[in-house]
Amino acid sequence: MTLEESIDWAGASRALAEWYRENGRHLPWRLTADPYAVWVSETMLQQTQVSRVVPLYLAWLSAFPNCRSLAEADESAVLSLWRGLGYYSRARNMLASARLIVSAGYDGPPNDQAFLAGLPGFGPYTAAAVRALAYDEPTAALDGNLRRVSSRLTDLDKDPALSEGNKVCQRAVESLMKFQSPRLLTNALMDLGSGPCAPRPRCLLCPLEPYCLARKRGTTALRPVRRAARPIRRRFGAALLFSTQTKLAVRQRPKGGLWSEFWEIPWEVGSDGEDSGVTARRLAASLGEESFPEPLTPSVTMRFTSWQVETKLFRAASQPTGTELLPVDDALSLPMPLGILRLLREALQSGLIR
DNA sequence: CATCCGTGGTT
DNA sequence: TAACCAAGGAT
Repeated sequence: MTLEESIDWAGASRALAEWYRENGRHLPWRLTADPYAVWVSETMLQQTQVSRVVPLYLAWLSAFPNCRSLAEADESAVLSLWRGLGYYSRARNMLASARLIVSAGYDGPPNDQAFLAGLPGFGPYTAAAVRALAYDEPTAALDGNLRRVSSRLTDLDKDPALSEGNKVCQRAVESLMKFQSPRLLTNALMDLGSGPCAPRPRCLLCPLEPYCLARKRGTTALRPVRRAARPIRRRFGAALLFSTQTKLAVRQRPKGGLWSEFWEIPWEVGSDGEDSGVTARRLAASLGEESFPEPLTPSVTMRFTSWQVETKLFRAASQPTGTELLPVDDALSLPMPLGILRLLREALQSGLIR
């Protein structure tokens, strides 16, 4: 029996639509089908939780209400509105794509798969999400939620992120879309994936429970299949504080890599197992310091996807090579890694600056 | 295909 | 609390 025959897609689709009308979340980006607003929300939501996006989405739409206003913005203004969301290339790509969209004579991302696929920041997911949510096209926007829901619904025994499993998920969602609005179903599947079909499932609340093959076979906990996570690497790091009465020594990070072209106080991650004091001394020496940096109290843990760094703050006796002195307030308003910013705020509160 | 790219919430 | 999770994209 093929996948298409093994599930009552019409029934499942109807149950999902009815459930969504009663239980769907009321989110600000669902008040409009404006392709630009859909694009903004979908980009912000990449690997980022809804609760974190809501206020920043509203602030962004207020500052850049349409594609043209974004296209005319400065990168610094864009990055400032992105502060706290991480993955800053998303913001830079949005600015670049807005300019391409306006140059092509559109006032927002068009319903044109080939054009969208050529825009920076538009991968398979975002392009499909704009088409399904803004234009109601029967296109499967496969994110983590839809992959998880599809994996369980079809009892998929392969990783849904890899090519073969991805195709099965795509067919499942397209099967549902034969019977209900793609826009409604996409939103409904998202809400299912963050509620009843969250990583820890609550099948008794799920409208697809009567249709779910994993539920039928008792394999829900095994779905979706995923490969083992890599261990988290742990390191120590050191940051150098040098300040005068009202100014702070900062430098700009190189282009490319982590926090491309962001500003920081001199900061370095130690090698495996290295104490932060050793790192601080090496960093200071490499920047022309003759005396040992003085250890201070503030420290932060910066966590990334597959590694984390506990960074401690040290005071340098003279201005490190390669830094410039900026008024403290100006320095703190530059695009800066949030971990460094937290370190500096702690230093301000403890009176270490000024 | 694996890895990098941020940050904070949840369990 | 350490591990995992969250509406991915670029390389």
